[in-house]
Amino acid sequence: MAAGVLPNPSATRARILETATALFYERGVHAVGVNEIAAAAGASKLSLYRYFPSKAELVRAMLTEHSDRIHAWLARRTAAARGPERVLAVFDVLTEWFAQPGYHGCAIVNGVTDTRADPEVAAIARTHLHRYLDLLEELLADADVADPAALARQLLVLIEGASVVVTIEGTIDAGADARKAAAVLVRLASAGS
Amino acid sequence: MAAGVLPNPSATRARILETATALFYERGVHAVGVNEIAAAAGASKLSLYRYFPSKAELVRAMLTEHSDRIHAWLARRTAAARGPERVLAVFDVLTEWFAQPGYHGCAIVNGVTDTRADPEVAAIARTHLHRYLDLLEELLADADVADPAALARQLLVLIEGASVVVTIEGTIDAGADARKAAAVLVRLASAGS
DNA sequence: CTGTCACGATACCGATCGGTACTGTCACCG
DNA sequence: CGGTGACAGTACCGATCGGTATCGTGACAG
Repeated sequence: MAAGVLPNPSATRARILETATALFYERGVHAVGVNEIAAAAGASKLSLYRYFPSKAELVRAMLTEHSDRIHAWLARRTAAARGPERVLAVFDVLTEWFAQPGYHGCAIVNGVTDTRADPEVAAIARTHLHRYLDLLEELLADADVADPAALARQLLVLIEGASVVVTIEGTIDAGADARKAAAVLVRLASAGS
Repeated sequence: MAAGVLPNPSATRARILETATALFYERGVHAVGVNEIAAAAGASKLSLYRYFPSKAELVRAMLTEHSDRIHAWLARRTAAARGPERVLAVFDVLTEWFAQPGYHGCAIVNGVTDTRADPEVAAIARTHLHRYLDLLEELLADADVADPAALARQLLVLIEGASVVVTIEGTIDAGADARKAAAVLVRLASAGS
């Protein structure tokens, strides 16, 4: 990126990105203008357009960085447990995430809905889901289930569904529901092998 | 396309609503203006604002009518089967829905994301999910499972999750994954009673 | 024929959008 | 010291937004 040629990486870029992440998530990509982002970040529009060629590129950078952060956090939080409990730890961490104040859906999924026409955003989201599958497959293989890939896909559906239902219902009940369903599916797959 | 069309009071409103439904779903609430809706519906802005006090009210009317249509369709399509197969018929119908060209997520869920700040839209979406739960509970009670309400909530998570994963992946695989998971959960709940 | 009514078309309003240009002011570095 | 570059602030651009007002027309009632 352009900051690479500079002797000192700028904190301004990070500040703009952080502010944009918060505002876009809170109100949506179309409902937040670049003027507001720059003002809230304590930056000028000139600085914003120095680091991001356009609003669309800012959105893409935001989603990419956010996906990285989520999966790093998820991998770290599930590293402790072992065996079948390790898979269910994913759902525990997710439910904890859903309970955070101001949670209203996965920022990546919301971003796809906000920018329906952007194929690059769609690709970022596909990669995001694929990372979920990679983690789940690894944890399921560790739990010695029969078909890790197939079960991982079912658990992914539970994860994304829980996020949506939690957001619409306004409670975290769906997180517990998804965990219960996952526990049944994992236990059955373990016993079958 | 104005040639020879007879003015019909209720038909104009329905035409605007239908056009708005298609455009909002395709590109998002914020990306479609009232000018475009009126033009595409072959109506004037005056007519649009005669039947809908504001764009926000148009969105709410669109989502309400759409939710009604989805659940009427779902109830009709699942009326044929009996027993446990009747529950799985919901997932068959849903997968069929996901396979429709141009499908990119549930319009209700997308509408909530588009209009994060509108509590009335949020209420419409909650009612929408509640109708899913009512249908699932009825079908599960018909299948004599132990705890229809609890299992219905898990299947709801699968339904919403499948919709999201199908949309992001661009394939209908997640529909089949959700059906498989649902089959396991229902079979286990039936055997347990 | 004449009034009424729903309608499409058009022009318009203030506000805001994404994006650009310009100015002044710091900090750092020779 | 003067020079350089990143920066905030601000004015500005054309376009488009949601929403309102005006006008002309065709269908129908009396």
